[in-house]
Order: sequence, then C-alpha cells, then structure tokens
Amino acid sequence: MVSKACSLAPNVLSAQCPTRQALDLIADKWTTLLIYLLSKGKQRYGDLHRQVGGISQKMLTQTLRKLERDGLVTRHVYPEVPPRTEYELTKLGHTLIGPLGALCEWAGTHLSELEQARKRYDHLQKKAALSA
Amino acid sequence: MVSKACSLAPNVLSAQCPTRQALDLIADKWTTLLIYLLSKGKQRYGDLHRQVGGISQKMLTQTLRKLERDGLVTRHVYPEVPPRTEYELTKLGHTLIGPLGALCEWAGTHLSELEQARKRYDHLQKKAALSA
DNA sequence: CTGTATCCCCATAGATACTG
DNA sequence: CAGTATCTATGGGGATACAG
Repeated sequence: MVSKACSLAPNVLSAQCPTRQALDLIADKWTTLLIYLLSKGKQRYGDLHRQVGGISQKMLTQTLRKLERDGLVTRHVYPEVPPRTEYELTKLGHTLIGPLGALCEWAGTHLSELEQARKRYDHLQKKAALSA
Repeated sequence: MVSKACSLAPNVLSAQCPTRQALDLIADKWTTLLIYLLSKGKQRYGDLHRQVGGISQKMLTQTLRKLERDGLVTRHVYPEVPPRTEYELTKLGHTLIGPLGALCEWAGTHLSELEQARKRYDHLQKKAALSA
C-alpha cells in the first residue's frame, strides 16, 4: 500500500509519505461528505450547508477553502446581490472519487464483520473485567 | 463513492454511513502506518515502536488495541519473561490493503498537482493581501 | 519487554454574534 | 446569501513515571 517513497525510509514514515498526505487530505469529518455531494454536480454554499446538516458555517467554509486550496474544488462567486457562490469539483477532484469509492465499497462489504469483531471484543473485555 | 446507504438520506450523511465508518477506522495519524508495517508480516510491539519512530507508547498501544477491536489485527501474548507480544494482520485486515493501496496510488500520482495547486493558491492569496 | 497511569497542554471544533 | 470574528472548552496526544 504505502508507496516506495516512504517504505524505504521507516523513520520518516510520517509526514512526507504520499499516503499520509492523501489521508490528511480527506481524513476529517466533513471533507468526504462534501466531495460526495459535489460529485453530483455544482452546488451553492447554502445548499451544501443544508444537505450536510450539523456542520457549522465555520467548518463548512474552512473545509471548502481547504479543498479549493488543494485544487480539488473550484469556487465561483457571482457578483450579485444577494451573493451567490457555486462550488464544483475540479478534474483533479473527480479523480479522487475512484479511490474513495474503493474504500466505500470495502466499508460496505465488511461493515458487518467490523461490528461483529467489536461486539466480540467488547464481550470478552466485559467477561475479563467481571472475573477480575 | 459514498454508498447508497447514506446517499438517500442527506441529513444523516454523518455517522451511520459506511464510508464514514471506514474513514474513521483509518483516519488518524498512526493507523495506516501500522497496517502498512504489519502488511509485511507479524511484528512485535518494540519493533513497531522503533520503526514508526515518533509515536508514543500510549498511542502505539491505543492504536493497536483499536485495530484489534476492529478485527483487523490479532494480538498474541507469549507468557514468557520477558514478555513477548506479536501483532499480525487478520484476513479482514489484509482486505483493507487493496483500497488503501488505491488511495496511495492516487496520492503518488497526483501529489505534484496538489502541491502546485497549493502553491498557486497561496501565491494568489499573498498577492491579494498585498493589494489590500 | 510490554505495557498502564497520570498530568498537562494546546489545537481545534462548536456556538454565537456580526457584516457586506 | 455567504461568509468573518471571537470566545470557549473538550478531549486527543505527548511526556513522564511506574509496574508486572
């Protein structure tokens, strides 16, 4: 999995590794949600806000800005009153959908196994705690 | 990307979505590093500690325990003195290598584009700040 | 060797209020 | 409508010390 770039330098396994960077890119609560919503086409700020539900304006703006900075999303502001802003996945952004899809598919396939494993683990822990 | 399980219920896009769960699984600083190291075969606690370099004992133990709980890793303690503990990817754990590999490959392929995009964004921001 | 226990810090998310 | 600005606190993570 992790590319050769860091597989050869064990103690630098942290920051410069492409995989780390890729994960840092999407490993927060909202990023993938937004990418997913935008994969269906351009959306306005308010629309995204409504659809995500639970996200604060601060986090929405912050996450969208990060995506824009990373070149995954474009931001187009229309100089109107009231203002209108449209966000859209870039070509680069679209290329991320594939890998994320793979991860999603994995999750869908193995979710029940994960839940089973957790249940089993917690059960054993509980028993161990009781016998102590 | 995000599976149908949540694509139909926009406002529940948060917790129950399989993709979210998959990401939560691996979206921390150390998890993927450990999975990567273990993908090469079973390893002892100390070996992992040395190879990751920079991780605290607390986080190493905590992360390994989480992986064990999720059924991605097995933990085998040998009742010896001094103690020996070996960690190994489970069959389920191995199935995760593929999707993570896809993400890694994406990162490797597009890392330069990301860096370019960031540089460009930051440059524009700087210019905007100066002209203000 | 393989952990636990404890303290502490600070980054970050959330809430709230305000603005062009 | 689409954001900023500001405040707060919470809990995740590091450092350290200790234990079986």
